[in-house]
Amino acid sequence: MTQSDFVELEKKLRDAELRPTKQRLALAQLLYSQGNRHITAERLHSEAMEAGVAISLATIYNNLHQFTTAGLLREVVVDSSRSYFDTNVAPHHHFFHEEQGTLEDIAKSDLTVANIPPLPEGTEISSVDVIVRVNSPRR
Amino acid sequence: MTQSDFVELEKKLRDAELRPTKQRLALAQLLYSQGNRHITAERLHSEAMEAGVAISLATIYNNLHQFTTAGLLREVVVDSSRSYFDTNVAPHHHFFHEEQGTLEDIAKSDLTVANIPPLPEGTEISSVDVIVRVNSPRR
DNA sequence: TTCTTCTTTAGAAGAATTCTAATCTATTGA
DNA sequence: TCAATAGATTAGAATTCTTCTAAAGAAGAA
Repeated sequence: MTQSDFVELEKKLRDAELRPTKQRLALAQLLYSQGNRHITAERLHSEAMEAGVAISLATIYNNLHQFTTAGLLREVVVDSSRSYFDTNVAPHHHFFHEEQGTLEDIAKSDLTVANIPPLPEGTEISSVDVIVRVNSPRR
Repeated sequence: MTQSDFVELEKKLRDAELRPTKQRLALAQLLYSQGNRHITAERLHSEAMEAGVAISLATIYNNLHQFTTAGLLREVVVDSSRSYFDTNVAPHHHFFHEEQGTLEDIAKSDLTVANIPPLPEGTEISSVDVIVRVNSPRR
């Protein structure tokens, strides 16, 4: 991690009112230093271990949620057995590879959702999520 | 359950190559005798109990999956901590009330999804799921 | 510093789901 | 009708993912 990366990530955390602890900086680096990512808690934990930073699983979960609440991450619900966190927090949609359990972004501008019917009485939209589930047919 | 209901449900199970056992008939009745439903395993278990039919939770899960594989149910993924099963197996979308954890159908014809980008190489669409998450703002 | 608040952690606990292997039931066909 | 057998159900254990607990450690303010 270069000096400027460090400063940038530290600012990102401070702006979100999260103390830039060793663990948070390590996680922020894994999450934000390689383009948009979609990652599970377990996977992030492994990556931290591999990177030589010992972080407990509880801390991974704590921080994934804190990052999400702070708007630094967004949770994507595609699999009822596991949570995925997306580093792209702008509104957008996803391809989900059913066999591999991997996600790919679909830019909001690339896909149109129109004619949403009248909302149920007394409600407002929190988000509109489109998941295009794909698989690789065996031939 | 009237005689004709029974015959109808039994046929539904037989057509799916599932033996019409006491438990399956009871579940089928709870699921299909009151319009479209969105239900969790726990909830279906409670309803069976209340209806006076003792069915183990393992059987509930076994059957929800078998029904799903047979095309009699469809699983809807909206909450990473729980699975919902939908008795409406035609393609359609959903409103999800975040506070209540309840689902409401949106007919496929009522909502338009257009301009899906080119699929990832070598894949084909399994389904396109739109979830409109709504909540009731406190005023 | 030093006090306060926030953070991390190991391990226990919890919740949803799946597994196991024993028992039971439906179906088949002699 | 009645085995034989393939399939279904079950209690409870086990698994998996996630959250909680409460104690120890680190960061920020004065």
